[in-house]
Amino acid sequence: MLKLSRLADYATLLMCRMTREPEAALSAAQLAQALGLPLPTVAKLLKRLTRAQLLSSERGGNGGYRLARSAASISLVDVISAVDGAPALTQCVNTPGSCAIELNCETRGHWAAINHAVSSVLSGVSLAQLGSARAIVIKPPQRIDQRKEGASRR
Amino acid sequence: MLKLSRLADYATLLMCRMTREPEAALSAAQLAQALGLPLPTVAKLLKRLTRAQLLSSERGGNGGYRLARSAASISLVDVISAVDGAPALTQCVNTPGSCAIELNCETRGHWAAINHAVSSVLSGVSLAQLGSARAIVIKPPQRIDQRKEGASRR
DNA sequence: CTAATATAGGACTATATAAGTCCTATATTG
DNA sequence: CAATATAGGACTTATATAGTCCTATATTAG
Repeated sequence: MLKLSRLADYATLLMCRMTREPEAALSAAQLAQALGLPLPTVAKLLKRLTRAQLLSSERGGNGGYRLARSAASISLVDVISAVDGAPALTQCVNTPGSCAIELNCETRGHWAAINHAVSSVLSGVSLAQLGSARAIVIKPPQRIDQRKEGASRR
Repeated sequence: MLKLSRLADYATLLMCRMTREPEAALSAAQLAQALGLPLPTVAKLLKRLTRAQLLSSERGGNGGYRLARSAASISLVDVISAVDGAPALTQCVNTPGSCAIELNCETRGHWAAINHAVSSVLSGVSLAQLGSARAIVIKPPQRIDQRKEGASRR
């Protein structure tokens, strides 16, 4: 169905929430409370996001997490990758050798391009946009063209 | 990780293989054999693809499956949707009411646009392209822009 | 210096979803 | 009418994901 993992989904909510208070050090408990999500899960996500350097953390009393850089410079693909690893529509994109028919697969070469196009869409959306009330508008024909053989449908 | 389901992956291989003999009625057994995939799984996929009207089928001796229309007019999103349902990065895109915080979620309105952009990429790739040796070229900046027009959500 | 608080990292368990298999019914061909 | 092939759905199994918990470490306040 091509969906985000639940954790990745939560992570975007978490990051969006933090975008609203970029200066404050928010604890895992505060965030779990604010979003109505289970604390252990939120804590796990915050650790992964910190590890990926999207958040910075401080220990001890008054400690917590905050955005490591501006919300405009953090994209959806950053968040998703931090939580679940980089998008890979097919195994062969990031893990060569994982498919039995890889060697004589006609389609293999194309998947890298397709995967890249999908990632591009997600890297084009920043936390700042996601948290804004303004509509995100897709630059129209979001096309993948085949050289030479025009035959693009539509 | 944002990956295709294994079945969707198999389905693209299956469809690609059929693209090479669009006229022939290929049986489930023949296709399973040709691709080195388990027969029951291939049979299941063929049934779903037929149900979605991407393939036409004939029963009885000399029966089998063939593309219901030209390979150029069948896109990846068609195949994926037939097997797994339409792409829905977040639950709320296709199944409103499934998220507890839906009502006051800031990001909800944006996901429909993002989902649409991703789907567009996949609908821009046809079976004909996927089976061709020619490179699929992504039209460069695959961007999502923020425009100042009124918030469409809410 | 000690107690309290908070994150870091990883191991472990449970669960939901996907994948795979199988059974029965129906249609077509020779 | 026998053989072959798809149609549909129920069922089982496997796997990946999600969730939980434990121990270690760092920081702050008193």
